[in-house]
Amino acid sequence: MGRSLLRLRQQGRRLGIAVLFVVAGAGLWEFQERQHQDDYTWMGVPTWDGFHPTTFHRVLRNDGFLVGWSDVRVNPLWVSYQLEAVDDDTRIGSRPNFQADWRTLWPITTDSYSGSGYDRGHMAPNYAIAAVHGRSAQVDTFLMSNMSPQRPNLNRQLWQRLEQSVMDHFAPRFDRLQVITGPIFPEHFMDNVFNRVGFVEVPEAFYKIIVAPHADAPLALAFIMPQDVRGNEPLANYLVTINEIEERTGLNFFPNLSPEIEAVLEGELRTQGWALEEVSKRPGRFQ
DNA sequence: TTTGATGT
Repeated sequence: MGRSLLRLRQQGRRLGIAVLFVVAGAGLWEFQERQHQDDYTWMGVPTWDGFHPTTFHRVLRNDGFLVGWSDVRVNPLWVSYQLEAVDDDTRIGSRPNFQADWRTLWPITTDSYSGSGYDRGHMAPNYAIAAVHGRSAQVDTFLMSNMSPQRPNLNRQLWQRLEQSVMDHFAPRFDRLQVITGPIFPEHFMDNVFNRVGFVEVPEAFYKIIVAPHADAPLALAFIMPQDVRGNEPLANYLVTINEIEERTGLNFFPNLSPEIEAVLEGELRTQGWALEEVSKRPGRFQ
């Protein structure tokens, strides 16, 4: 009787130590994952308030960028990456092939979009990521988890012009840029729930937030561009505040910002410092 | 087709 009690106590102690290791290990992993994500993203990765199935997501780590993946929308709700001007882009290789991403769990294959009338629209862009972060990062931008259905006129013209302006015009003006971009869906989930390319829900618009992260006086430009565009519109037509994007996505961008700086950066539409007018009407490459 | 993607 006494011996079995002793053995039980020993087993209990071993179990306790094992649990301690698991908890400590999980905590360490969580801490390092957070650390890694924060290293990638100025002022914290996007968060959401409360429990909403449509904003719930998990973070996929790639070379050069992070993806906030939603298994409900079957879309990247956001991608986040940093850019800087580069001297030499001649080392960039040819366009890699699109490839399925098993981490999404959903079977999104490279031909899921075929015949749908929608392009496989990059969220983290091929050119900028390749130029700044190298070949393996470029390959990652062709994962299907980085795609969202875009109308050709948007993807190949208006959106392309915006991405080209980010890399060729905005990046050289600042040391570093933080970019967050992603889709916007109709307000009521059920209205759009069957509007899909394969399993992938079709957005009604896309946003892009570009921040020049100076410590005390960061600058930001933000855009919302709808699917239905001709493609040759001035970029400036689509300027919005970050608050508007937060309202339409349900996400909270840059959660680590102090309330005072956040109020100005996210609530006010300020274009000083970006010289947007120099590129707003610049034609695209592919028209 | 050198910053976009499709379909032949």
